[in-house]
Amino acid sequence: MPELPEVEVVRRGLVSWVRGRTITAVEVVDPRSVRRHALGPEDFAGNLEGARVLDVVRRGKFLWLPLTDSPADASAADPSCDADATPAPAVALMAHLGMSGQLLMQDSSVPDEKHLKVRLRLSTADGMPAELRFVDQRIFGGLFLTALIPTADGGPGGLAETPLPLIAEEAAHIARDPLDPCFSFDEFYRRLRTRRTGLKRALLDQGLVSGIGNIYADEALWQARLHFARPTDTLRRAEAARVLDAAREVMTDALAAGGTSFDSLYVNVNGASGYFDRSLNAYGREGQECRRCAAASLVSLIKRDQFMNRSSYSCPVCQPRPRNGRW
DNA sequence: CGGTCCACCTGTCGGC
DNA sequence: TGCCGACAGGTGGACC
Repeated sequence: MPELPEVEVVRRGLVSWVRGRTITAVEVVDPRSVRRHALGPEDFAGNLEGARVLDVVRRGKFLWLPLTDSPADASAADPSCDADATPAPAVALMAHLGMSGQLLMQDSSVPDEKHLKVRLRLSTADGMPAELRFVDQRIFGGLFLTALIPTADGGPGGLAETPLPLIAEEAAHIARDPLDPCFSFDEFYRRLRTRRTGLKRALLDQGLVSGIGNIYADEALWQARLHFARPTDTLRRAEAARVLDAAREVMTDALAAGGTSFDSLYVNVNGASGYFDRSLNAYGREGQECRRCAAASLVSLIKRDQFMNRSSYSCPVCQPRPRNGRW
């Protein structure tokens, strides 16, 4: 379910349950979910046991838990965007949810989920569930240990409560997301103009701007009235700002909607609830009336195209692809 | 080097 | 009923 808002909902939910607790036992139920840990499941488990969780940090759709011995203890870290810190090496438990991953806080008495892949037992804490479970149907996501390294752009940001001057090695290539206070539109636009590709492809490129997936890309394009195949090197500054603002708006709304489902014991990553069904204007609406055109007394139906081997939804009237090749 | 394609997985749904 | 293909919110590495 996870694009930026869903991952951020998970991060926010997780932090109050796991920060400061120690991982006492690790059970890798399906080794495929830790395949990105090159040294194998035993090494993964052995190195986690006894580690204390210091925080939950996000960059784009990547989520990680800095562990004991990380200089992250300096929680009064300056949230500046400058990179001038020289922190010591440290490790983190990295999580990516892929297409279907969930991180759930559960009591030990709760029966194993059908697709339970990894179980982390945590030190006892008053009123808190004993287990952090990684559940994943399609196994595109996973857990692994990674080094925390100094970063060129001032740390994870991404709405983390304590931005660290370190970033997980495996997320170092990920750009900041549009909701990140340190996100630079100027840099985004400069890099966008040098690309020779289609706009949606660029929006989905996590190295250019992070957090946007197939749903929010289509929604942002619809709201900005731009076509998914629009060549990036023809985009005017105002158009780029429009689509970025749209992405920011739709993801902010989704975040607000998702936050309410997260006040219980578990991280409910059921992104299909509430928001999506009601608020989407393009994604998944093939054959239905474009709401904007309908409001203008026009009739047009949302169409679906194959783009990048996945579906793209758009309105042929208000997001036109010009025939003469001029944008 | 940047852009594009495809493998990686399980499950569900609609058509025949 | 069952088989089969299409499709599903992502990513990295192989390939040009």
